Amino acid sequence: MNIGTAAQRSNLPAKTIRYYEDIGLVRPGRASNGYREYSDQDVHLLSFVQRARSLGFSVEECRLLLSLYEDQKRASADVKHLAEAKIAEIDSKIDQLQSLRNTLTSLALACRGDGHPDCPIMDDLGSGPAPL
Amino acid sequence: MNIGTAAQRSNLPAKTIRYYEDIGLVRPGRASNGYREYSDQDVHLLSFVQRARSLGFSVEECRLLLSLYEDQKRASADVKHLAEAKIAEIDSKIDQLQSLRNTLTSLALACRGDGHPDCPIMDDLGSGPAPL
DNA sequence: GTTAGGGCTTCCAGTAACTGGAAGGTCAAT
DNA sequence: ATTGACCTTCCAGTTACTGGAAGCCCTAAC
Repeated sequence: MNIGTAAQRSNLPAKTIRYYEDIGLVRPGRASNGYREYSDQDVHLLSFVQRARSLGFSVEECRLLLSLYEDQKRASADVKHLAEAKIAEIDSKIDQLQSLRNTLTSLALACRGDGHPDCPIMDDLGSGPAPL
Repeated sequence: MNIGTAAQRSNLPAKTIRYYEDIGLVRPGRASNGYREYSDQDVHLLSFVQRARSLGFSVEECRLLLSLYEDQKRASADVKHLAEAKIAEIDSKIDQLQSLRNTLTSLALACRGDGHPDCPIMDDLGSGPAPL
């Protein structure tokens, strides 16, 4: 498929997809007319990157995550360690998101715009779980 | 406290904290010698931004989130809508993280480095929940 | 068959959010 | 008084896009 379709399916702008090719993250084939040709597999990879990027993983971390799939010949111990390290990071992020969610929920419920200057929620703001 | 202490407590580099002042995100006071002076409240705000940024919220989104605290005189409906919209985004991010976690867990368990070219986990890669 | 439209290409410049380094002032301790 | 760690500003560089120009490709309508 062409880049436009891949963009729709992966929920990434075409510009970004071209950029990912430039930096060697997801490399499509080329049709005879010079157009980029994306396979379903490529779209899977792009969607995966889209998700990981929107969750705060850097492009280099995405490259690492993709390597788990693309370099399947690695020793399984390596793969396992990489995956487990990333899972731990993800768990931490989930914790942080839940803490952030609680903060916002309390705010929505407790601070009803009465202009009270010492909103008690402020006290919890910085006390989330240990950062990454 | 000075910027170094604020940096340690908020888990942000001093450089980044200065940058946040430049763009008017968190504005410290100044001591007579010209040093920035951070209050506990400032550190709360910085920690909050650190968390939100590491979870994929943009600086402008952080500015919006901070405004929920700093502009307490807003109509409560506004605050509520903003907070609820952000909570929905957070829920979506949590779903995506859990999906990512499942993918990685399956990978660690199922793909033991046997070099099999059609790892079935690939099929699930792009099928996460609807993105933001 | 040619012309209008949208989609594709490359390239170059700009933005967002930092990040590093130079040049120099401040402060607490030796 | 001087060493060293901290702070200041300023300017340049990096990451990860993002917008726009100039031009090729392809389908579909006239």
